[in-house]
Amino acid sequence: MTDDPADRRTAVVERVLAWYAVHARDLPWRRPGTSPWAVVVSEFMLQQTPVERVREPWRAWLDRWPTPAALAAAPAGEAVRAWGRLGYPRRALRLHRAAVAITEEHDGEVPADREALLALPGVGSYTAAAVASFAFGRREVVLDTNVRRVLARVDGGVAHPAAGQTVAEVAAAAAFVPPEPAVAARWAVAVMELGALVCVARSPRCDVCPVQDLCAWRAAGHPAWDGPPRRGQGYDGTDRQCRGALLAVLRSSDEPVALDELAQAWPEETQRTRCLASLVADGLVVAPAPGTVALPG
DNA sequence: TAAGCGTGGAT
DNA sequence: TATCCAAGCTT
Repeated sequence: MTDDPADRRTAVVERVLAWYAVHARDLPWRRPGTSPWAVVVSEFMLQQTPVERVREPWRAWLDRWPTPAALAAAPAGEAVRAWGRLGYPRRALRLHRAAVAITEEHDGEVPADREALLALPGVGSYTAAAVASFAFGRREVVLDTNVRRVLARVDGGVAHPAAGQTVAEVAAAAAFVPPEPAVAARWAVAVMELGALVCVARSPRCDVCPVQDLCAWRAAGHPAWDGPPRRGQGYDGTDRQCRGALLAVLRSSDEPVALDELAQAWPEETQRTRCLASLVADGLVVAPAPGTVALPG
C-alpha cells in the first residue's frame, strides 16, 4: 500500500463499497422504485431517530400520503398526530410545510437540485445532499453523524468528530467522493452504513471492519477522545418532557382539550404554561376556543 | 455558535 | 441506575 493520501482514499472507497455489497441492510426506502417523496419522508423521520423505530411509521405514512400533494391537502395537525412517538414533532410540521412548498412551487415533484431541496422547510445540509444522492443519484458530499465518525477515525485518527462541522471537514469528506455520480451515491450510502453497523460510537467492531488496516485511529492505538466533554442531553423535568406530555394528550384526542385536562398531564403550572405557549408559537398547537387547545386544523 | 428540541433502546 | 446515543434543523 502506498502512502499517497489519494491512493489511500481510493482504497478506502473500494473496500467500503465491497463491504456494502455484502452487508447492506434491506431497508424499505432503499429498494428500487422508491419514490423521491418516500426518500424525503424517510430522511425526515431518520433525523435523530433510530432506523428500527422508523420502519413502520414510514410505511403507514406513505400508505396514507403517497405524494407531496396528498400530505399538503391534509390538515397539519393530522401530520403531527400521525407522527406519533417518533420524537421532535416539529419535524412533522416541517414535513407538512415541505409538502406544501413542493406542491405549490415545484409542481408536486420533489426537486432533484441540492439548492432547491435546501430551501424546503426542515431540509438542511445533510438532508438536501442525502435526497439528491439517494433519490436522484447525484454526486454529493453526504455528511451525517455516521460518516463524520468514520472519517474522523479512518482519516483523522481520532475517536469522535468535533462538535461543529467545519469547512475543512467538508473538504476532507469531499476528497473521498468518487467522480462518477452513480458510484458517489453508492459510496454515500455505503460509508453511512459502515458507521451505523461497524464503526459505531460506543463499541466499534474494528475486528470486522473492512478498512481496519487503513484506519489512522486504529494505527494510533485507538486513543481515547481527548476533546471537550460530550455532554448528555438530560430529560427528566425539562421543557422537552413537558411539551411531549402535553402534545401526547392532544394526539390522543379527536376533539379540543380543556386546559384542566392538560394540568393532569403536567401539574407544575409555570412550566406547563410556558411550554404550552412555546407549542403554540411553534404552530404545533392552536386554541380554537377560550380554555381549550387542539392540534392545528 | 451553542442551545433547544422527543423518545426509547443499549450498556 | 445513569448515561449515552440515534440518517439534524433552526434560531
